[in-house]
Amino acid sequence: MENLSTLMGKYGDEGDKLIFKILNSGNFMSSVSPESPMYKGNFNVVRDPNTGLMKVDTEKISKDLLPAISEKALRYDLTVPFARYVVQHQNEISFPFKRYQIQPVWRADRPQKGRYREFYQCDADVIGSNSLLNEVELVQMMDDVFTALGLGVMIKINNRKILSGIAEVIGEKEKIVTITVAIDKLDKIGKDGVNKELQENGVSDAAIQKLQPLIEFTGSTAEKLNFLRSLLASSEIGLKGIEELEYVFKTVDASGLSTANVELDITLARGLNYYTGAIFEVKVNDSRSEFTSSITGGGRYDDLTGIFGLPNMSGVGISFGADRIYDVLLELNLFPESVTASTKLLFVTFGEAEQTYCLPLLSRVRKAGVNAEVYPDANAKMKKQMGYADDKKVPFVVIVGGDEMQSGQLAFKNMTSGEQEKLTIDQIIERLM
RNA sequence: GUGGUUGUAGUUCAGUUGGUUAGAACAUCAGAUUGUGGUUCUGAGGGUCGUGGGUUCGAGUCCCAUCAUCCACCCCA
Repeated sequence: MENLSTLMGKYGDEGDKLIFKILNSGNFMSSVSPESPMYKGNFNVVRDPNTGLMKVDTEKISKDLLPAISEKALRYDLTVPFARYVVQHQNEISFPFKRYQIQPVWRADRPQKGRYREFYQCDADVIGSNSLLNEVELVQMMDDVFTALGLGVMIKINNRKILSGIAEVIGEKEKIVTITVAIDKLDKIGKDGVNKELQENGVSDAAIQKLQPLIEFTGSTAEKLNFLRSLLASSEIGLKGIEELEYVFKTVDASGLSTANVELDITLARGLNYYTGAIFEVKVNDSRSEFTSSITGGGRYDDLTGIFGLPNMSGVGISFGADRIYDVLLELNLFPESVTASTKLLFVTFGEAEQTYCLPLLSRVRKAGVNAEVYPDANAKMKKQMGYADDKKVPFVVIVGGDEMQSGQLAFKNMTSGEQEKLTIDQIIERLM
C-alpha cells in the first residue's frame, strides 16, 4: 500500500484513473463537512444537456470528495514506490544500488486476457549509475531467465531519446506522446491507421509526411541505426540516443546471449511517462506459442527520484510479468513434473506403532536433506497411501510393517519402475543423496 | 470509461416450442483387492440452475434489474 499522493501523477492521466484507491479507515466520511470543497457551488447543480433538467453534478462531487475520503492506494507498479524508498533512505544506501523485488501490484482496469486486477511483477533495478553497462547486464539477465525457463524470446530495445529526436526532426516536439503512442500501434493497425490517428490528434500533414520513411523502413539493427543517423542528423538528442543504442547492441553482441534474440524496434514506445533512455520489451518468440502480449518491460529513468526530492539520480530497471510468463509456460507445457514433486520419500505404514517407529527415521532422512513425509493417517489403507504417493508423484516409498520393524530391513519401493528391495534406513538415505 | 459474451454438480458442458423427480463426462468417495499405486469393473454422494423481481396454471428455459465472468475497444504507465 502507498500514499495516494505518492502514486498520483506518475503514470499519466490514464494511469491516475487506474489506481485502486482505498477508503480511509475508521469513519471515512469524518473529514467531510459543510466546509468541504464538495459543498461549494451549491452541490454543483448543472443542467443535463440531454434532458434539459437540472441535476447534481456527481462527477464533480466525486472528484472533490475523493481526496477527503481516500488517502491511500494499492501499488500500481514497483518502480515508483522503489524511487520513493531510495529517496527516503538515500543516506543509508550506497550507490549504485541494486535491488530485486517480487510483489503483487494492482490495476483498477477491466480485466481481460493476460490483464489481471492483481498480478505479480518481478523487478530488478540499478539506481545511481549512468553506465550503459547496466542496460547490458539487464539484457543478459533477461536472456538468463528465459533460457532457464526454456522459452524463446525476442528482446526489443529502443531509446526514448530517439523518439524525442524523431518528434524534433519532424517539427512536432510537443506531440511526442501522441506520436509514440500512434507509432507503437504500427503492427496492430498498420501504416494507414497510424497516419489516421496522428491526423486526428492534430499532427500536421507535413510532419506525417516526414514520418513516412521511418515507419516504412525495414532492415537489420545495424541498417536501422544507419538510417536513423541520417534522419536524425540535426537532432542532438536523437544522435545521443543512437550512440547509446550502438553501445548497448555492440556490448551485448560482444558478451553473447544464450538463447534470446535482440532487435532494435523504433516503434517501441511503452507509453511510459518516466523513461528517458533505453526502453525494453520482451515478447514470446516461439513457434509453439500464440502469445502476443509483452512478458517483460523496462527502461531507464533519469528523474524518477526527482519527484520525491532527490534530483540527478538515474536508474534503469526491468520488470518480469510473472503471471503472463506463467500463462505462456502453461500454454507450452514447460513446467517440468519435478515442480510438483516436492516430496521425495513417503513412509507408508500399517498402524500407529509403525508410524511411531518411522518418526525418528523421518527425522534422519530430513536431516540428510531429503524431502520426506510420513502418511499422517495411521489407519489408512495401503491403497490409499500408495495412491497418495502416486498422485503427488513421490518417486520413492518406504513400506513399514511388523516384519520391517523387527528386522530393520525396510521395503524400499521405486514408484517409477515398481521395483522393490529390502534396505536399512542408512542404505535408503545413501540411495537418495 | 465503451461495446459484446457467458453464468446449470468440484471441473468442462448438455438440457427440445416453457411441462413430471435437471443429465453426461471427468473428478471425489466406497467396494471388487485385509502387505502394494497407475489400468479396469461396480456403486454412491454431490445442484437455492449467479442473485432479486416479473409474466404464467407451471420458468433452468421468456421479460426486467443487478452482480459476476470472459472477449474486444480505450489504454498499457
